[in-house]
Formats: sequence, C-alpha cells, structure tokens
Amino acid sequence: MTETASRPTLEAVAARAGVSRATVSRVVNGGEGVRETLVERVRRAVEELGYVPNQAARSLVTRRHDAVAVVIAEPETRVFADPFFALQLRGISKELTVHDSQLVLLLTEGREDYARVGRYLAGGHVDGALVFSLHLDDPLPGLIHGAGVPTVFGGRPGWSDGMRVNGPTVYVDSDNRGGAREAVRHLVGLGHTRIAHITGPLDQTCAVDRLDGFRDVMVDADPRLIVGSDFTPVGGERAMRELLERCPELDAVFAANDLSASGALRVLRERGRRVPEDVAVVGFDDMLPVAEQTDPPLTTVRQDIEEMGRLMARLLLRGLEQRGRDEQGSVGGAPSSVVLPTTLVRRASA
Amino acid sequence: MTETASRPTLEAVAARAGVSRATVSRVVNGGEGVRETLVERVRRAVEELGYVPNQAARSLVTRRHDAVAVVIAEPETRVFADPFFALQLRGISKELTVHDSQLVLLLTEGREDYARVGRYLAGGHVDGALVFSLHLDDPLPGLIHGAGVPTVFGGRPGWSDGMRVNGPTVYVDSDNRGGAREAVRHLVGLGHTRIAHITGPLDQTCAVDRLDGFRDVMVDADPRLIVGSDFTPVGGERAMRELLERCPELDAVFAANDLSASGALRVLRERGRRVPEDVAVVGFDDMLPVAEQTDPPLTTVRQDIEEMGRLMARLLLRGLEQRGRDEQGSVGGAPSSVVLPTTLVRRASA
DNA sequence: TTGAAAGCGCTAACAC
DNA sequence: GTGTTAGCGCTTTCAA
Repeated sequence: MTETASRPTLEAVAARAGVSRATVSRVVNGGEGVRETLVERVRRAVEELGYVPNQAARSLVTRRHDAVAVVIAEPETRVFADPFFALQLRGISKELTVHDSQLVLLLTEGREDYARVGRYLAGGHVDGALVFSLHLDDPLPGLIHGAGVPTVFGGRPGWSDGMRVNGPTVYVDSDNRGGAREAVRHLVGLGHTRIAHITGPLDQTCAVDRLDGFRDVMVDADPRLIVGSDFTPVGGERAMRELLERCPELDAVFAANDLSASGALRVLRERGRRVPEDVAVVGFDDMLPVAEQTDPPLTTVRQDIEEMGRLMARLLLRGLEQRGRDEQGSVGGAPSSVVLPTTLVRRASA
Repeated sequence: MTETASRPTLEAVAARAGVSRATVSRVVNGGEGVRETLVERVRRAVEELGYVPNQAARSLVTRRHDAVAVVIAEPETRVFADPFFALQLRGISKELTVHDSQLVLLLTEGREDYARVGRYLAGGHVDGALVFSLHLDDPLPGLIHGAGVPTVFGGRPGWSDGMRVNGPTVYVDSDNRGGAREAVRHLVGLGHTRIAHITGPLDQTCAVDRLDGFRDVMVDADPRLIVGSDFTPVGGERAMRELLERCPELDAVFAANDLSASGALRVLRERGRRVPEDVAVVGFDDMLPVAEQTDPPLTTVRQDIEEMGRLMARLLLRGLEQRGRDEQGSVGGAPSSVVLPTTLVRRASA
C-alpha cells in the first residue's frame, strides 16, 4: 500500500505562478487565448507542484466524466470461460483510449446486482453505457432507460422496434443469420444431406438468428436434427450425444459457436466417427484459441469481435458528441445500428 | 441512444419533503439520528422524484469514490487469448460488489498508454488500484507510486524489497515454485529421468519461480532440457520442436503453463509420440477450458485464480478501511502479502 | 433532532 | 488576455 499525499489544487498552482485560478484552468485545458509567457509560467508551476486536476470537481461543473460503462450481464459462469467478451472489451478499450475516455466495467452475477448497476448508471458516473449479452427477459434495458444514459447495445436486443421511447435503439451486431446460411450452404456444397444443428441459448437473438439461418437453407429439416444447447463445450457434448442417438446416420453438424463445436468434436472422436470423413463439423465465431486448437482444426464462421467492440464505442462516443453540439433533441446525424459481415474460414473439419 | 434527463438534486428532495438539505443527506446516508417520521417523509420524496445522489459532488467532499482501478499492463495480444485475466477479474468483481465498490478497468496496450494511466490514477478517480502482469522493467510501479494510490499487486513484483518507500509492497501470488516442484516430483515419481522444462517469459516472476522450482528438483538438469518460451500455444509448439531436436530421448515435459503445454502436446502427437507412454506432460494453471480439452487431458498444477482476484480486492479494501480508521501513518494491522498454495491435478497426460 | 452555512476544487460567464 | 465571481450538488461542522 502506498501513501495518499494530499494533492495540490488549482489555487496552489495559481499562487505559485502568480496568476488567477481561471488562467491556470485555461492553460490546463489547452491554453487557448493565454499569452505564451504565462502559459509557460503556469506549465512550470504545474510541473513543480505535480498538479493533477481533481476529476470530481471538474465533473461536477462540466457534467462530463470521460468514462463509459461496459455492462456485462451474464449470470452464468460462461462469461469468463469464453474469450468472446475479452475480445470485445479489448476493442472497446482501444477505441476509448483514443478518445481519452475510461472504461468502467460492471459485471452482474445475478438479479441482485441489477439494482446496483442501475444506481451506478443513474449516479452520473459515466457519459454512456455499452451493454452486452441481453437475454430476452432482461430487466436491464428498463433500468438503463430509467437511468437516462446514452447506450449502445452489443448484439441486437430482443425487443421489438416499439421500444424507441427516446431515440431509436442503437446496436452493433454480426450478420448471424447470413453467416449461418453460409456455413450450412458450405456443408451442402460438400455433398452432405443429413445436416444437424446445435443451437445456442434461444433467449439470445444471436442464437435465434443462427437457427433461422440454418432453417433458411435446410427448409424442411428433420426437427430431430435440431437440438438446443447453451454455447458451452459441455453443452456441445451433450447435444452431440443426443443427436447421435436420435439420428445415427447424420453426416454433418453446424454448431452455433466454436465452444459447442469443440464439445461435439470430442464426442464424435470418442464414438469413433472420423471428422470430416464421416461427419463434417462447422462452428461459429472463429475464436482462435478454440478453433485452431481442436482436432481437427475447426471450419467456422468468423466474426470480427474486436471490431464490434471498437465500433460500439465509436458509435457511443459519436452520439455523445452530437448531443454536445446541438444541445436539444438532436435529430440529424444520430448514429444508427451496424451489422457486420461474417466470413467462412475453412480449416479441416468441413 | 437514450435521453439524459436532468436529475433532481438534494435540494429538490428537501423542498418536496419540507426539510433541509442536511436532513435529506442524513437520510440518504443511512438515516442515523433522524426522527422516524421525517425519515419516512424523505424516503417518499426520494422515491417520487427518483432521486439518485450525484457521485461527483459527493466525492468532491468525502474524497471517497467507491471505485477501484484494475490495471492490466500487457502489451501483447496474449492477455485476451488467456482466460487467466478474465478469472481474476471475476474474483475481483465479486469482492468489490460485496463492498459496493466499482471496478474501473485500465488496459494498457503499449508505452504510450502509461501516461494516461498515471494521470488517471493521480486524478483522484479511485480509492485504490489492483495491478497485474508486471514485467521486470515496467515503468508502472513508478507511476503508481507517483500517483500516491494504495495498491495491491497480482503476482510478486520483480523489484527487491528496497522498494518499500511508503509501506511495504502488498501482493497476492501463488506458490509457483512449490507448485513447480510438485509437478516435477510427480514426473520423477513416475520414473521419468529426462525431464524437460518449457519456461514462461522470464521477465515475469511467476515464470522465474516455476523455473526455480524445476531446478530445485532437477538439480543438475541438462541445460539443453530447458527452453525458453512465452506462455502461448504457438510458443509451446516451437519450444517442443526445439526440445525434440536437441534431446530426442526426453521422456517428460513440464510446461510453465497449460497453454504452452497444449502446444507441446500437439507437436508430440504430430511427431507420433504417445502421451503419456512415450512422453509425459504436466502443465500449470489448471485452466479448465484448456486443460480438460487437450488430448489427452492435461495433468497440471492448479492455482485458484479467481480466489487470487478476490483476495487482492479484499486486501486492498481492508487497507483502505484501516487508513480510514487511523488517519495518520497506520502502523499495526496493515495488510500484508499472501501466497496461495497450489495442488497437482492428475489427468491423463502424466 | 434539525437547520444554516461553509466549503470541497473546478469551470464559465462576465467584467475589466 | 486576464481576473472576479458565482455556482456545480453534496457533506459536515456548528448553533439552535
């Protein structure tokens, strides 16, 4: 532990430099319209005293915080077994850094945490929020709306467009449906006909969209070939066993993400089915540490997760700027949602 | 994006409840020493107006922030290919939540970011800092010290004890050396004699400690059996190839972490060496998604990473409380470093 | 028990 | 250009 020395204030710097507080403030905030010699003098005083502005005081008057909350609402353990969030965080962090904004991470581990998050958001700590992993029945959007904080969502939220209470909902998403279609078409192109799908949790839109994409191609798929799962390796194993039991003759599997695909691969190996000769497998995400590590390496649908994070931050910050420019009811130029393309990455599994 | 309504202030609540600001403040902060009827009246006004305290204003006077910075200084991409940090974060987040404190994440992607972090820490945004992944030549400790922020380190920092400028350095670490010893002894117990070691980056103390543990047991190890690496799967592959070239007759490998062990396993399989029959492999970390997923599943040294995170937060908060109690130069009761035990987890690879 | 009043450190009009 | 002044919203003595 280190000591907390009491820090010098603007006042002290002003005294030392022999100018007024206002002048110091001007210099500290860019130095526009201050004589060069004074700027110099103030800079020196700042340096000598080791002055750093007190943000609480600054925020109190400017009402800006240069901080953005990232809310990750994922009760399950999964969040952290999955590089997904980490990658998004990284993209966000990079973009925020460029704009000199800080990242405040709010993780919720259960319903009890929601009140805390709501309080925090409403407490005027941050300029905006980035929100992930919404489930259909999530109370979070309500809280956020109540807190009145500008928000960009990661992944299309599940509610209908009616929710445009104050301005449209802004989100960044991948083309989950299109990506899924491409994956399944690839399997079809390889000559497979009995293609199964291991879904993600269907209370999240990305899982639903991937299922829809699967159905787009396999228009009259045998319902026994679709089995629900949860994006985890263990869930993937379970689903694969179920599938093998229901339809031993299946010849391909499209898993809703790489993690569940890895579980499926394990079961296939265990059961002596060769991949891709007996059963071809395609995943989704292109999570490198997973997809490249499986045996055989996984053919999968790539989405640029880091870019999604970066984009979310960019949209949010742009929106904040907008709002700053025209203080009331900004109409034109408000940012709108973005859907990023996906690409199929061919490896050995299909 | 959502609208930012201007929030009601203490003043407004006071007016509505027909009391003074001071009374409202008391009620909001617990309500000690206020007549029950008034408490009730104020609570109702708060409710009706949807009042939430402005934290900037509060911090300005209390000098507390109920926020802790987590600094992750890892220039390489590795940070996020590795569940390690995510797990620590999770432990930290849980503990902070209990104490109603917020987590502010500061990621540094390169030297340029350091100044920003220093500024932030010094800016009085947070009550303390939790710092990870220090490399030997890291400028971060200096910055932190300059910022005068109470800090707990994750992993023993590399500097000598002399650095106790203001109070001893507090850290939380695993018993890396002991764990390594146990791993190697296990291999010895299995009858292996030509045991190799794939190290981590030796500018981090955990990697050095694991190497030391290896040497403790293999007192006069053939230097060709020790090869440097970097904690990544690819690094592990490279190291394994190198080892196989230098010493084709090796019969066991202790890798400094699971990720590099997974790379080593892949190379061994590729070269047709059976694991564990021809070459036994032990990792370190017991990162479940890695260790259980490898083929064969990895025998490894488990460290409770989430617990480390939790403990770091706990030590920091305890220190802050201490400091709150006795405002000057707290002597007794200051928290001190903790080293957590490790355990060997036997799976199939050794 | 409650209220009045004095700031916390800073910015932003507004004068000079 | 530079200084003066009035708050931002809250907590916290100090009196009543």
